[in-house]
Amino acid sequence: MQSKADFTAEEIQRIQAVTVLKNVRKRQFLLRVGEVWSFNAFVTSGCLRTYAVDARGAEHIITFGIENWWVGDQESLVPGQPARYNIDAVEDSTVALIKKEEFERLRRELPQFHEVINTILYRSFMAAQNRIHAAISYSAEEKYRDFLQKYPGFALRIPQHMVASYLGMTTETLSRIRRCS
Amino acid sequence: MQSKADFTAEEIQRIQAVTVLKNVRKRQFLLRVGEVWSFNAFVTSGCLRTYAVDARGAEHIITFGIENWWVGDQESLVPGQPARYNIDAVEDSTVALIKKEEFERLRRELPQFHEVINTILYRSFMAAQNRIHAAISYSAEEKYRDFLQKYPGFALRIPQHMVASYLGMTTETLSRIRRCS
DNA sequence: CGATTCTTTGAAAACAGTCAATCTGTGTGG
DNA sequence: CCACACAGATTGACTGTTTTCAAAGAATCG
Repeated sequence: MQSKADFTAEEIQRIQAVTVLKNVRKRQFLLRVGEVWSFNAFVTSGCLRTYAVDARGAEHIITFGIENWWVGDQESLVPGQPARYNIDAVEDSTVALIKKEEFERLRRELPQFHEVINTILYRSFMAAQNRIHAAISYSAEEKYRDFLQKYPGFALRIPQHMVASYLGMTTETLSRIRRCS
Repeated sequence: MQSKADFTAEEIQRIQAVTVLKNVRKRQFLLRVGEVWSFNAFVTSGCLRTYAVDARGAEHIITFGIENWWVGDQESLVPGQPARYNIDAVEDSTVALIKKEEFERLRRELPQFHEVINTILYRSFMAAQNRIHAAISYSAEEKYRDFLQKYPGFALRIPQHMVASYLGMTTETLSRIRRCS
């Protein structure tokens, strides 16, 4: 965060005071469907995924969260609302947790903090919009190429079946696409 | 906007001072691919669509903007960046335009305004995330049912081929889905 | 090593897209 | 007021893509 805006030492102090660092091991859950959750979570290292499991057991990855992005089912931050997605770690990871109320207070009282959050939200929205474009416009092969090009190197970091699940196709289809290229 | 937060008469005055209302007739463009654009646009009545046209001429609708939502290719607000999407009116519409610089100033100087904008951005992001979920998880038929259920009545308001284009399928496929139900 | 987890492959079936034709309703201009 | 053009919706036959199911091969980890 410090790279995004220059906070005073005092401000950093305040932010750190309400932040809890949590290690999440590969395959460990941060949040499960149905649980109630009241934290904002920022990934400081590693990679997590937010995903839904459908009636037939297939996983659908809504987002990956890597360093300097947040993760979380925002809708579950509505008080008392149960989570609609699972979140677990793709790699051993560390997340910074800030309780919803503390987070709101920081947002109100530190304009810089508000700005940084806004920027992240804005970036997230644009990324989501790009992804929608790809999802409704491209064939499986085009989606994969687009993914490689948009996030170079990331495909090497995660298992292939997660790429498939993120792109909305089966592992088998992705495997066949890769063969012919 | 007045319904979202109580502005003072003076604040409303300030907002109105920098707002230009523009009527856009059905099928008329607000923005074309490649143009440079520097406004934030809020729909006050009617309905607009933001869409891409692919190499083969097919349209892909990224978003609809109806009353009280904004429209626009946010990425084109980066200074000098040409728009990647077209925006035109689905019905005769009215949009409220605020120049990017004025908009930023309002955001800085009127906390209430900042809040309202944030809420809209937040809602937009969640809507985008829901749509991603549907796009990567559902079959064509499930997508259509989900759409009907999420936006009841909206399908009656716009031509069917636009629903198809929004959901990422062909008109013919949507037509066949509707027949069997 | 043995046990997972992950990837690849093949053949059949389901699904969605393409192309071309027809049908419908709407609005416009002669 | 009719005729016509036009945008939109539907249908059928066909093609192509993607999924499904089942099995076998790699790779990774304790």
